[in-house]
This record gives sequence, structure tokens and C-alpha cells, in this order.
Amino acid sequence: MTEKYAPGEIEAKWQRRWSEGRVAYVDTAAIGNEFYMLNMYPYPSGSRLHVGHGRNYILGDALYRRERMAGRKALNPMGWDAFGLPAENAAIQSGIHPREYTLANIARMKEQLFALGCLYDWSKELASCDPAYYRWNQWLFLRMWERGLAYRKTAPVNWCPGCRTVLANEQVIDGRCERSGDAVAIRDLTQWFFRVTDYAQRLLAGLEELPHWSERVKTMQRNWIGRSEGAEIFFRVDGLTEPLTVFSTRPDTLYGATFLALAPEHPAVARLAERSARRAEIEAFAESVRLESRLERESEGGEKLGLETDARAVNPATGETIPVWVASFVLPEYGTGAIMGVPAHDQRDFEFARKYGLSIRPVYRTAEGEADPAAMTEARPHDGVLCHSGSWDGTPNGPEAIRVAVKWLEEKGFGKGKIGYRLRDWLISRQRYWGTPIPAIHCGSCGVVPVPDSDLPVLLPEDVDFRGAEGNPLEGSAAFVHTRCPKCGGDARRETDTMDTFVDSSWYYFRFLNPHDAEKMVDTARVARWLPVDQYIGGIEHAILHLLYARFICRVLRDMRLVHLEEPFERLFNQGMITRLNPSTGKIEKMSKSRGNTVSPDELIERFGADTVRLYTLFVGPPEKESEWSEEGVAGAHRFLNRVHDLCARVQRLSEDGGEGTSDSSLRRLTHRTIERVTEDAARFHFHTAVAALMEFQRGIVESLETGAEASGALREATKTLLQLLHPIAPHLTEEWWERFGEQGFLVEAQWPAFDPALATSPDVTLVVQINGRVRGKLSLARGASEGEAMALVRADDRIRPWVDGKQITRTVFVPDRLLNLVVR
RNA sequence: GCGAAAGUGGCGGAACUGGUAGACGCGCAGGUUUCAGGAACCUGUGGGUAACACCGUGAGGGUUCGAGUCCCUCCUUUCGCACCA
Repeated sequence: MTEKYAPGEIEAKWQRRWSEGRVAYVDTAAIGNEFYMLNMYPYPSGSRLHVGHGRNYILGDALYRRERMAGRKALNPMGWDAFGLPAENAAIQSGIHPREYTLANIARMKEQLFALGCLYDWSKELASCDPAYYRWNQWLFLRMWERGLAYRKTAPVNWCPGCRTVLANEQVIDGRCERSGDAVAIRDLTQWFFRVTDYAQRLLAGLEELPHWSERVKTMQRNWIGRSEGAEIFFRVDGLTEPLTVFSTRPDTLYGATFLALAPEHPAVARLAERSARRAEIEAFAESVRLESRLERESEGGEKLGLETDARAVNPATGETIPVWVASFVLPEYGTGAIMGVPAHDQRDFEFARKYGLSIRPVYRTAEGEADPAAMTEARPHDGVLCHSGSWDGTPNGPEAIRVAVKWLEEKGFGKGKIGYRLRDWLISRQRYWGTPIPAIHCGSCGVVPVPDSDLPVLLPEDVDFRGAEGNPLEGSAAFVHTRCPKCGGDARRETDTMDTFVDSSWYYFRFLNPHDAEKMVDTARVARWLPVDQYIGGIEHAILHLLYARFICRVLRDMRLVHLEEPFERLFNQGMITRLNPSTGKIEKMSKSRGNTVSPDELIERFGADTVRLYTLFVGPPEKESEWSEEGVAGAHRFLNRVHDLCARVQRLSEDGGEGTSDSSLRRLTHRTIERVTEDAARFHFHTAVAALMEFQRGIVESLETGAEASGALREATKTLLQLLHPIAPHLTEEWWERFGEQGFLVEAQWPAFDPALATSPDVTLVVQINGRVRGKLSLARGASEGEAMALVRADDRIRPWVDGKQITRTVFVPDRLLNLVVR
């Protein structure tokens, strides 16, 4: 029968004491502090934390506590990503003003994090909806505008009908809005952009400097940036004053280009249509493709539609006249929005050519000879040597062929080498209320004018009908919209677009060092000491959103000489989701509010205590993978904590003057083996195996206690080590017993126990005996015993001897202290 | 289609550079306690056998004294990319 403890009282007591003792407070102005750990900061749109999210914070807190015990002074701050659509949409539904709603949620989540025993330096707390924070978004925007990195243009952009706003490319997944799941439409709108494409190469190259990021995330970013080397080639088109530029990664196949194809959105399409007798037909075709949603246009098996214009282009290599088509499969945003069609060597071009009867000309010949265009059923790979390609003939496929082609193009003035990227500029304007106002003013005579620094912040007005069904709610605020032009003083209109919330979160990690600084955005000197962030913890869902934007803005600030670093996050850990059976679908799904399969930590804390919730959350599985939540498992975790409590109580009742125990005792060996295991497991965040080791340790101490084999002093030492090792996982119970054992000061500020390999090894080892590779017995013998000693024992062992007797040993494999394998015949 | 990761008891999952597969927990079975239910505690628990033998890490092959771990082929699942010129 174990003695049970009442977690509620103990936990409340220590939460209060840690808070009063400002255990997590760090003076960021002091010299010498340089460790900085960070959870990805949460959206307070949901009013409740559930254990699915909770894992993130519990893991972060366990790491923080371990670092503290290991003697590293760490800053563990918390900020609230308080602007944005989730908060605004929820506010619309509830009818409560977004500000009020968000602040209430922040307060509630703070309570929950506190109840879980999470230690944050609340003196560094920040919220993005606070003007003291978002004014620096505006300040940054103005600096970027000055540098040409923020600009306004009319472009085809993603429009989410559900969220009633435009979205960045990164927020469109498979043609659908990342948030609402609505099919995204393409609209031509005038919007604000950040010129992230200027940084494409640096963002790509920087990935090589991040050895502690997972290949998975880096691959996702590489794919997203999408670098491709090739050439721009200029085609003269009759009727156009400017030549038409296409981008190709295979300029070596230029002699095989038998047509040009333009995206329907390409500006030349309208000009070609104007000159054509079939103007209406061409315009109608282009329009119909444009109206199709991106989802339909890119869907698998989406048919390649095309229409021939009357225009003719000249292939600069062959001098031949080739047709110019408008084609649905040519995407406006990639390359130049125009391609040269090489049907012999490109599958898409091949399908298009076959469908519309365009000619096919192979320009690569293999050892088997060249393909007969009429007999081809698919595009040929680029292999063999170039043929039908004038002076390029005979060049083997490969980088050399491309070099030859680019050199020729550049010499003749027909083109130039070019590196293309898939990455588009970051569309940051949102036609929504709950965000940072973009600091720009529209003046009838001066154009678009920046708000002067002295007028910052441009405050987000509060008296706005945020439930307005149509358009941007800010447009309804006359006091906000009507203003004066800073240049000419005339009547002017304020910009009503607000910023994407990813602007807020792309620099907050700097702001934790000077959260209340009204003079400057970042504190360059402190950043130099504290950054990069040593350990970042966040979900994989931010792989190309937040983590790309943050890397971009960090570089922008570096170029402004405000920070010294190129990469903000040195180590990145992507934790997996918690899953749970969804009663309505019968499937195991990731835990989320919208699916209705959440578990509230509040109720669990009520029933079992925060330590149990923490322990089970860490024990449920490897943190980098998905883990399934189980109700029974929580009870098991609770039982373990009860056993620890019971053990502590029993050890405390022992007399205190029981002596030290001997250094070769098995308990001391177990202690040091456990220190080693837990230390290593914690270093790679594998708290689930650390817990397993601690469970074995607990049982081992109980066994020593019950057999009476150890002096009480040794039992106390072992038990205190258990408390130290368990503290990051179950801080309250361990802190309580640390005090009851008469220790001074907080356990979280005590040392992490030191591992002594000499004390972890036993004088005896178990040697496994194999016959022909199969385990036939075990021998107990002294560490370092020789093969001869082991053989002597084998011959004396009644259970092993029968396997050897009467057989010939043809070979022996001896691994000292581990294994003896006899090969017999 | 391309790329990556992963497949281990009834379940979640352990196993460092090849060296006792299944740690730890859940569940289950038996027991103690209890008026009973539950809870708690103790013991057992891969399959198989009276006990051995034997069979067991998705399937099939290979390397090795020895393979969950290394190599080849295939299957399945998850994730990412996908008309990117």
C-alpha cells in the first residue's frame, strides 16, 4: 500500500514560491548570459490550452529546468501572437471585440501554463496587438519601403472567399486556404509586398549553415525557394516591338523548340489579341483559363488547353518561324510566364504538341540512333549527344551542353544565363481589421506617401464595426481613414490594409531582450550576446511559413546593421502532434478543437495533478513523432508519482545517522547508471525513456530499502538523486521532497547530479555464451576476464556443456565482457 | 510520378558504433485487501511445449561466427514536392 499525496496543495505552494522567487527571471542587460531557449509562441485565439498543444510547453519547460540545473543560465520568454484571423473570426462569432477577446484568452492561457508549473520570464512578456510592439512592425515597414523591400503592385493574387482577404503564396496549400480550407481564387489586386525574392539565394545558402535543423524542414524550404539554373532566351515575334523572353533550364534544346507558349495572364497575350482578327476568340480563351481556380487548373490530369495566335516567332537558333500559342499549362508566376516548347524532350510539351499537331524535333541522339518523331509515344530523356543543333552538334548531354548553349546565346545576343526561383514576393497586406495598420497615406496629388516616423504608431482604432460583412472593417472608420497628407497637407486617405501576422512573429525573438524599449526596435548589443536562439521548439506546420519569414526578416535587419546574425535559430526541434481517437469518426486523429477530440489539462490537473499531466505527456512517446493519448496511461503515470512519494516518506522515516554505504554497492551503481541514462535521454529530448529509467530506479531503491542491504544514508542519497533527475518532469513533487529532506533553496536551482563512470561499473559482468550464434547460456564472471577463463567456465557449466561435448570447436569469437560465441561442428 | 521517413507482442513504444529482441507503461490473467463495485498492492505475461527443442522485429533473398540494426528486390503507411519549363 503506497502512501498517497495530495498534488493540489503541493503544486499551488511551489507555483507560488517559484513566482515569488522570480525563478525564471533573467537580467538580459547583464554581461555573460548567453543561452536563449524558445517555444514557438502561441496564438491565443483558442481560449483553452489542450494537452495536444500542452506537450510543446511541457517539453520546453522540462528542457528549461534541466538547463537551469546543469548550470546554464537560460532565458525562457513568452509572447503572444495576438493579431490575426483566428482571433478576429472568433471575435466576430462571439460578438466580443477582438481586443477584449484576445486579452481574456491570454489571461486564461497564462493561468493554464502557470498551473502546469511552466516557468517563463514574465518580465519579458509581449503581445503583438500591443501598440508598443506593433509600432515597430510599422517602423520596420517604413525602413523596408525606403530600401525598396516593401512595395505596392497590382498582380494576380490569392483571394480566400471565406476569410475575405488575400493570402501569401505560403498560406495556400494545394490551392486551398491554409486556415479555412476554402478554394482560393486568383484576383488582380493592388497589394503590398515584401521583396523576399531578393533574398532567395541567401535563404537557400543559409540552409547549409544549419546542421542542427532536420533535413526534412530544410528540404521543404529548398523546394519552396525552388532554384533552377538555365537561361533566358529572346524570341522576335512579329507585331511586338520587344522580343518575347522565355526561361528554360535546358537552353541546349533550343534547336528543338517548335513553338512558343504563353500563360493566359502574360501581358503580351492582350497585345497579340488586339492585332488579331480573332481578338474576341483569343481574349475569351485567356479569360476562361484565368477564371478557372488554381485548384482546377493544376489538378491532376488537368487537360492542357491551348489556342494558337496569329503571331509567329523566330527561333534564334534555327531561324525558322514557329507558332505562338496561349496555353493553360504555362504558369504566369514562374520564370517569365512564357516557354519555348521542345516536344521531343519535354513530356508536357510533347502532350501539347501531339494534341494540337505541332511538329516534334529530337535534338539528342543516343548510341541507338535518333528517335523517329512520328513513332514517339512520349518525350525522350536528355541523353546522348546533341544533333541537328548546328555548331553544338556532338556535345554530350550534361552541364557542358548547357554551358555551350548559354555561351552561344550570350555571344549572339539571343539570351543570357539566368537563375530562376519559384519563390514569390511575400504578399503582406490583408483586408482585415485585427492587425497592424500599414503606415501609408494615399494623397490625390502626392501619391502613396509614408507616414513619418514621428507619427508612429498608427493606432488601430477600437470603435470599428468589426462584424461588417463586406470589405475591410477599417474602411468604415471615418476617423481613421480621413487624414492629411504628410507632404502637401491636403486631404488624404489612410491605407486600410493591415499586415499579415507573420510579420509580427518574424522578429519577436529579438524583442524579448528589450520588450519595453520605446526608443528602438531591437537592442543590437544584447542581440549580439544572446542570439542566435540556441533551441527553438515548434511544430512542423511552420516549416515554410514562419521559419522562412523569420530567416528573411533577420537578414533584412542584418543588412540594416541592427543585428549581427544571418540565421536566427541555431537548433530547431519539431515536436510531433498528440493524437486521440475521435469518437465521431472512429479514427485516430491529431488532437484539435475543431475535431472535437481534445483533452483539457484543467480537468486532468484537477484529478491527478500537474505533475501527472507533465509526466504522462512526456512519457507518451518520442516527442518528434506523433503520439496517441490514452486515459489509462495517465493513471499509470499517477501511480508512479504515488510510489515516489511513498518511497520518500519511507526513507525519511529511517534514522538519519545511518552512514554512507559503500562505494561498490549495487545501489550506487544503479544510481550512476540512471544518471547517465537520464542525462543522455534528456539531451536528445527523449524524456519517455528517461521516465522508464527513473521507474526502474525507483523500484531499485525500494528493493534496497526492503532487503535492508543499504545504510539509510545511502538510501537518502539515492532518493535525492531520484528527485533531482525527476525534477524537470515532475517539478512540484520533487521540489516538495527536496525541502522535506532538509535541502536549502529551490531544487530547480540545485545542481544536476554528476555522473561518475567508475561508480557505474560493477566488478562482475554477464557474459553471453552462444553456440553457432544462438544464445545457450550466460556466465557471471569478473570484469576483464580472459577468453581462457570464460572457456573454463563453459566446460564447467552443466547447461552449456551438452552443446559442446563431442563436437569440434572450429572457431571462437570472444568479445570481452560481453560475449563468447563458439562455432562447433 | 519524384523525394524522405517509418513498418518490432493485444496496444503505446525500448534496443548506443551489428553482440541476451520486447526496457518502461497500458491491457490482460492469478493473488492479497474490500460487504460489494471500484481503487490500491503483489506475481505473471511474444508464440509454442509437460519441459526442452523450435518459431518470432512488413515479405523474399544476401553479407556475417552473429542482423531489428548492413546490402539488394518487393509490399504497406505517413509526410513533403508535383504541368516549375
